[in-house]
Order: sequence, then structure tokens, then C-alpha cells
Amino acid sequence: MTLRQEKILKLIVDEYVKSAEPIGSKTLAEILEVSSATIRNDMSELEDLGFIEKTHTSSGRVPSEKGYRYYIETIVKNLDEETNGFIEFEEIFDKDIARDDIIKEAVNLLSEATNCTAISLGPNAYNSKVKKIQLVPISSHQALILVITNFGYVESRQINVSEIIDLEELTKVIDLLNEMLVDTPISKVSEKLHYEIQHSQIKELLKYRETIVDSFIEAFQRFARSRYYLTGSSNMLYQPEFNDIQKLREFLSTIDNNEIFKIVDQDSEGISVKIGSENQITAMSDCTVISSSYNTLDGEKATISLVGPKRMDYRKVIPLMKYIAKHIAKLYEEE
Amino acid sequence: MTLRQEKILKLIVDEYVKSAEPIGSKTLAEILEVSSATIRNDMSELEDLGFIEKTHTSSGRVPSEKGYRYYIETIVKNLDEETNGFIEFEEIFDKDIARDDIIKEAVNLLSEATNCTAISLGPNAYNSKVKKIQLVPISSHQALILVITNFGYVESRQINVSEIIDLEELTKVIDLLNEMLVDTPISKVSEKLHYEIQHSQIKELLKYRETIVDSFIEAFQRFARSRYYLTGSSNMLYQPEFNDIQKLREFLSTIDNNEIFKIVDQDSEGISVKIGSENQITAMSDCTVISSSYNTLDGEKATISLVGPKRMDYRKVIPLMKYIAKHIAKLYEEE
DNA sequence: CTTAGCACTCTACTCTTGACAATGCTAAAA
DNA sequence: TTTTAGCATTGTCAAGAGTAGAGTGCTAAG
Repeated sequence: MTLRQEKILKLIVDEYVKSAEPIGSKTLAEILEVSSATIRNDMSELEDLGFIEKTHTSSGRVPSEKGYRYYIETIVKNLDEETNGFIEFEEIFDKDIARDDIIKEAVNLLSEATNCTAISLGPNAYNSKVKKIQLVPISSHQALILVITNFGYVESRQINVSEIIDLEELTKVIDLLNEMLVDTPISKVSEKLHYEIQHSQIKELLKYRETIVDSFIEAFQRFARSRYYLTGSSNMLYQPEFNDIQKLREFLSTIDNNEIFKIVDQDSEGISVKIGSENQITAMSDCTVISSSYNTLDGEKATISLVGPKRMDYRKVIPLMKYIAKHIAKLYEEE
Repeated sequence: MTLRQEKILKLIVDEYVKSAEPIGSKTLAEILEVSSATIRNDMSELEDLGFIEKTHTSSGRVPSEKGYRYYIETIVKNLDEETNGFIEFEEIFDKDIARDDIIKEAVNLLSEATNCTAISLGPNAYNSKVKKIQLVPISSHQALILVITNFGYVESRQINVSEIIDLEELTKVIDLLNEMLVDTPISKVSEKLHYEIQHSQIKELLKYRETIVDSFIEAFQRFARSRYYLTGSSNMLYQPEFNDIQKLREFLSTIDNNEIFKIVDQDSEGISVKIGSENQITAMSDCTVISSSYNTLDGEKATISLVGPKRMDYRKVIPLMKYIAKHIAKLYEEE
């Protein structure tokens, strides 16, 4: 690829990102100050190489997935990280609010700034360890079970204290459970609990108290639930590629159906950019998904993702994702 | 309105709900076994009365909002409540899981069964009273603040325990706060806290500990946050009335923009049915919103809503909403 | 290697046309 | 007085024809 061809490819991506219309040779001729025929020759070669495509025989050119990939690898990845024009974001990370809320706000702002859909996935507390189990009576016949992990996650479950199971007895149960479960990873709790009920002294105490045990198990299971936060799906409505109601349906149904996990690339190190068919899931074959994972304190991974049309402002979006990922990681380091 | 005219109105609604196409006189002539001309005369009168409309001069008829309203008032409201064909729902309410999760599942099923968007709004814990404030150390330099209300709501906030504020001191603060705030309604906490900091002994202790106080206030404020759960928005994509991408955009943007509170009728007693322009918000002027409120233990109100096209299967949906509302109310009574 | 010129292709928009479904109205029948 | 048959009228929808415009590929000359 000649230098001018690379320039042309870059311009086609830039212009197409702006206008969402195929780019003709005339437009580029003006910018590059050569004749349109010259551009056409180069375009023809770029098309042979697979970097650009026509939408029909006599249309202008549009970047192919290979074209976007080249653009990202050669142009965007080498972009200086001097891009600290993200002032709105700085403010968020300096706020003294709960970490989860900071992440939520960052995701909100991300979707606003990019007009794409932004997703925050996890972390769940699967690898956390039980720190404390506690019983809080809240009325004469009701109590609250609290389970707290070593990283400060809390889950609660309200239970009824009937005459059959009185508070005193319950307290004993809690004491036993604490003894048994403290420092157990959440992922192992269920297993351990079932084992102990079969084999140890607690057996007697819990044998006819299945509801209580179930309540506990439910509380524990909630930690393992994958939590996600998704925002800005309505942004996509205004992207011209979603003028087709069929595509819109496909996209929104996918989002609504808890298929987020298939969309987000949870396994990547650093930034992952999946363009169109590079995505596992066919519903995303017209989209680009940019994911960035970070590690939390408990060895659990969490991910921030951005989903939008392939025609995305990569020069802005990729540095922004890097920036946010870096700051979220810092959020965890600090403590 | 003659008996036959009422029959015609009813048939138009029924047929239109099924087909989403304007109903012509010929169709009804076959069903009612009179000539199409007769039907046309009656239709013309029904149109003069405002119960039905034409989409253009030579089209069939479509129910007007007034028509739907009449249909609901005279036909659906008098429907026997014998409709216990909601077996799938019964199972949910019998499950022994947390109340919030039952409601969530019911809402999920509701949206599935009706192909509409279902919303559960609230309850928040604004009227609950502080039951207990607690400090749980989770590492040498971190602790968890827990705030628990008399109805079993829990909020937590993680804080750093630096050298300056040690654990002992913190414990004292917690003790004081407990003394001060237990039995205070959540809605009054902020006020009381600020007052006490100015006037009582705690002043000295907290003066230079603003971050801690802020953490508390944040934890308390979370109780007051309105929580909602919305599901099935992608169902709407397949309703023919949303084939128009403009309407789809309007609808989905409204949902995405936290305007739920404007959609849901939170003030109604019993079931509220708002058809089209009866809704406050213009984005819903092509939709029907059915809301049903219930009281929680703390005197707070919460609402379940269903949003769909005006062309809704009212005969099925309204009894279903009644059924669900009744069972959720029961969920609160039981305790 | 670049450029001018030209024939060619495809889209997008507009206009027309015909089939069809419903209507309103009138006059006759019940 | 109510119901019905008959018919002209009105509007939608889909298919087809025609036109303007943007862009391309190719060839031959600079």
C-alpha cells in the first residue's frame, strides 16, 4: 500500500464516520489535490486489497471490516495518550461516592459522549470470602439475616421468626454458621453448607429448619449473580444504520434478553475491539464492541463495554475507553 | 346507542385488537347476519357519537379512545373475576423467595404474557425508621457502615479507616449515631443529623470528620432513591403500531430517560387505565398505561404498571393486573 | 504515473396506472 | 320506520416508467 493509498483509506474512514454516506473520488480529490481519476485508481486497488467496499456497482466506497481494523491498528493505536480532554470524566473519578456509583456514572457519561450503548459488567463477589454472618431482629416475629464479605459486599434476607423457631435458637444457628463459614469463599459456601448439614453437629439443629437454610443459600447465591448496568440503548435509535427496523429489533432484543454476556468480551487483556463479524454473536455482526477488563481486589474480573455501529469515532472512543479503564483500575488500587 | 350498535362497537374493538387492521362493514355483516349497509348506517352513527374513527375517507373503522373507554367501562369492568386461568402466576406467589424477587418475577411474566412493557416502581424506604446502625470492620484499614430499617431494608457504605480516624473512635461515633437516630424516619434523618452536628456533643467528635458524616448521609439517601424495574421494552418492537421508527424512538427514549415516573400513575386507588391522550406525557399519547398501586407496610405506596399500544387485549390484561395487584398486596399483609 | 473524457451503471425520486376495499347516499323493499 | 341493494366516489397500495444525478471503470493522451 502506497503512502497515498493509506491516506485515502484514513480519509474514507474519517469522512464516513462523519457522514454515514459512501465516499466518492471527487470528495477526496479536493482534499488531496490530485485528480479524481487518480483517486479512483487507488481506490480500485484498495478495494482489491479488501480495505474498502462498494455498496453497489456505481457507488462511493465504504470501509470494510478489514479497513476499520487497519485504521485502528495503524492510526488509532499509535495515537498519543496525551488525550486528556476528558474533563467531564475527571470530575467523576474524584467524587467521594461509592465505587459502584462512580463506575455507573462513568458508564452513563461514556454512553452520552459517544452516542453508543455502554455496559458495565460485574464484578460479582464470587471469589470474596465470608467475613461475618449476622442476625438483626427487627420486630417480635421478624429478623434480618446479613451476610458480609471481606470486600464489603452485603446481602440480606428477611425471615420470619415463628414460635417454632425462636430468636434464641436462631442466634445459636448463626453462631454455628459463623464458625463454619467465615473465610469460606462464596463459591464454596453452598457445597460446604450441604456437607456440614449432613455430617456435623449442626445437622440436628437444622434438620427441620430447611427454610432457614434455604434463606441463607439464597442470600449467598445473590453474591454470585452477575450484575450489569446497561445504558444508552436508545442512543442507537438515532444512528442511521439502525433506520432499518429489523436491525433495530435484533439489536434491542439481544440486549433485553440477557445476552449481554455473549456480547461483552470478558476475557481480553487491555482493550479489545471486535468489529462486526469478529463478534461471536450474529446479532452484533453490524456492530463494533469495545471491551476493557479490569481486576478487582478479590481476583474477580469486571468489564466495561461500548457497543455501537461499526462506523464509530474510533479516534475518540478508543482513547476514552483506555482512559476510563485506567481510572477504574486505579479506583481499586487505591485501597 | 342501540343494542346492535353496542355489539358492533364491541366487535370492532375485539377484531381490531386481534388484527390491527381497520374493520369494514362486510366483516361485521357476516358475524351479525345483517347486511353490510345496515352495519354502515350504525357505524356512521357510532362515528358521530365519537366511539369509532376512520383512518381515511374510505377505510374501515378503528376504535377511538372514547370507544376503548366505553368498551372497558361497560364490558371489561363487569367481567367476572372468576378468571383464575393464571396458573403460571400462582406458582410465583407461592415461592419462598424474597418479596422483591417475587414482584420482579411477576413483572417479568406479566410482560411476557401480554407482550407489553411492564414496570414495577418502588417501594422506597422513605417512611421506614432507622432500626440499627452498625459498623463492621473488614480489614485493618477498612470498615463497613450498615444502616438497617425497621422493615428490613439494608444499605451499606464502605469507608476507609485511616490512622487519623481509628476504629475505636469510629465505634464511638456509631454509638452516638445510634442513640440519636434510632426510630427516626429516613425522611428526617438528614435534617436531624445536620441539626445535631450543629448543636450537640457530637459536634466535637464529628467536626473534622466530614467524610464520615457524608458517607452516612449517602447511605441514608440511598433508601430514598426510587427503585424501579422495567422489562419487556423489546416486546413493543413487534407491535405493528411501532413499525414507525419515529414512534419507536419516542417511546424508547422516554423509557431510557428516567421518565418512568411521569408514565406511571402513582396516585390511583385500585386500577387506573389511561388511554392515549389521557396520559400526562405526550410520548405516551399512542399508548395505554395500566397502573395498579399497593400499600407497603411502612405506609409507602408502590405501583405495578403495564405499557402497551392502545390496541391492547383489555379483556385479558385488566383482570390479570387485578389478579397480580391482589396477590402482591397479600404478600405484604401476610407479615 | 497522472489526468481528461466518456460511456455505463445503479439509486432515488416522481408520476401514472390499475386493482381493490370501503364508504356514503339514494331509492326500493320489508 | 328499519333494512337492504346498487352504485358512484374516495382513498390505499403496489407495480411500472421515466428522469436526474452521482459515481465508476476504462482508454488514450499528457
